[in-house]
Amino acid sequence: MSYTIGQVAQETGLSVHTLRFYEKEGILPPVKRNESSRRIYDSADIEWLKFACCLRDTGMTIDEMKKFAQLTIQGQETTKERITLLEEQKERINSQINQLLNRMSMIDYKIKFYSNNLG
Amino acid sequence: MSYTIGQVAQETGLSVHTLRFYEKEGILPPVKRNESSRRIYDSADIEWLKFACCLRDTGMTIDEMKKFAQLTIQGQETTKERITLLEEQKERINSQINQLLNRMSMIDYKIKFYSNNLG
DNA sequence: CTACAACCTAGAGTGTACTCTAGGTCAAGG
DNA sequence: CCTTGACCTAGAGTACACTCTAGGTTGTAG
Repeated sequence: MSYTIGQVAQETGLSVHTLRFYEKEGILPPVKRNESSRRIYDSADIEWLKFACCLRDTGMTIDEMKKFAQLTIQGQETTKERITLLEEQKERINSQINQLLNRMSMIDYKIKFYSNNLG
Repeated sequence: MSYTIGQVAQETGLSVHTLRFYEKEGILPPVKRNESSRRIYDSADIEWLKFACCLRDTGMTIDEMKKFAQLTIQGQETTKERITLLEEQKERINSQINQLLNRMSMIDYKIKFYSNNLG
């Protein structure tokens, strides 16, 4: 199956603008075009975009996503390097979760303090 | 005890610029000054700043922090409202953690896929 | 055939949260 | 005295990640 940019926007939750922006930035391997230069996305593109969102949402910058995309384009010889990057990303996620849990207990403490003040 | 802006920067990890910025924005109740207009922070200011960082790091915007600060300045009559805001913030943290866990398993899945490709 | 929506490009503009600059004051050490 | 470093203000500049605009093309429905 193939999709227009509008359909991909629907499917991924990214705006049409952002899809073009991501392609220009090299976050997405160049998308195929039809005779009149319109983008034609396939399922692999959509999967890749969803995964890119996953990286972005866990704190990866556009530059890092770009690097990851370039490695993907280079093929199997970079698989190990990509695994390493993903392991690093997992570590970042773990830190984020731990930080959030710490912050959560600070907020709990504050709520308790306020509640005492109240009673 | 009282502290200069430089000491507070050290203690909170915020830059001197950011401390002045936060005050200008109303995130911090106005700080006392000495005869020559220099800021003098006390322990309560530092505690408040640390808590503000906690809110910021869990996704609260400057505008929301400002609102929270304004309520604090208004005194005990706003305690309930502040508790509500903090409960909402806890909910946000919970969503963030859940999202991170989901993203984590997507990344695990990708790593597994890459590893199969490798062997 | 024409209106309309969806698409195209290059490049400008926006929002958020800082971060820095210029030009000046102040207090302590040599 | 004079230099040095920490401080002051107002306001300009930056980084990031979009987001939008202007001006134009394409293709389908009425």
